[in-house]
Amino acid sequence: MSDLALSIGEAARAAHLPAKTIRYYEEIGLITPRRDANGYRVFRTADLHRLTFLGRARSLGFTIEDCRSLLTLYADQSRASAEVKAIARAHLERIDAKMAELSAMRATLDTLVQSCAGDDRPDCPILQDLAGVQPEA
Amino acid sequence: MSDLALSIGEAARAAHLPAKTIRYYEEIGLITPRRDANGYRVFRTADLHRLTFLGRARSLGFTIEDCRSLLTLYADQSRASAEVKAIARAHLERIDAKMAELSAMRATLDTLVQSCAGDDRPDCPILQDLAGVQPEA
DNA sequence: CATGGGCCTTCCAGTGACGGGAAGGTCAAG
DNA sequence: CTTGACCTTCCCGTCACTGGAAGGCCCATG
Repeated sequence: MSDLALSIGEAARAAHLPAKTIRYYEEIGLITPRRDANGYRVFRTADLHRLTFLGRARSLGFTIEDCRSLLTLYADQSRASAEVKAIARAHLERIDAKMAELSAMRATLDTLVQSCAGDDRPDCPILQDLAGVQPEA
Repeated sequence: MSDLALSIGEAARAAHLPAKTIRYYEEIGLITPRRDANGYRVFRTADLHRLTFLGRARSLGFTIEDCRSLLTLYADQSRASAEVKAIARAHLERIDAKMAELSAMRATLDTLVQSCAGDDRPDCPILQDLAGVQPEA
């Protein structure tokens, strides 16, 4: 049952997060490390778990508010996995929507790039498209 | 050679952009509509062209700074299409990078969602993964 | 002539998720 | 005693807007 007691710098290295980010997470209430007599933050085992949890969730693209909900569920032994799954599925849908949007942009942009000579002449189908000129049939 | 003279509300409807956005574009120097005697903005044909250009470029995901460069090239009759193409290609690469990132997130997340029962029991592989628990071989 | 409604104006603040940097406190080593 | 590496708080900047407050302009109606 030994418990760690790390400074923010040590916690940052352990959790692979910038110290700035950790302070921010505390500010918005995602973690609440203790304080030492000198005012320094003290991170214990449970804090480290939450930090690595946050790092992983954020790297999967969950929003901070998602993370807040997920951490609550994580700490709640009587949670229903359905709640977690619902958050994850909603996030999956956001990702799919974003990918569809990017995919559409990519297609248009790729066509335009292909059609542009890219030399020192001024004629440019890209600018024409942006300006609203209809490409000739 | 007739020239329009639209109010910001009319310009907004014509360019399919919120009036707020148009004011913002003026603030950051992307457009410079004239002013009427009463201080109201007056949008003429060339302003409308720039606004629709901006709307289209933004919808393709170009940043505001890209748009600034593109507008400059658009107005420069002696531009080289290579410059336009370079901006577009760089943007394409940003899109590809973003899509790759999303794709990786999506794959992980999809696996996790698939593996979660999503019922009223607390066991949840999603939370376990976020917490850093290695899935059993 | 007063009033109401629909425009328009500027200015300020907030968004998400931090990052940069200033000004200053703490602590161990040399 | 000083140096340097930490730590603290605080405030501003990012990006591309969006919302809202407070007030001016103009036309139509009563």
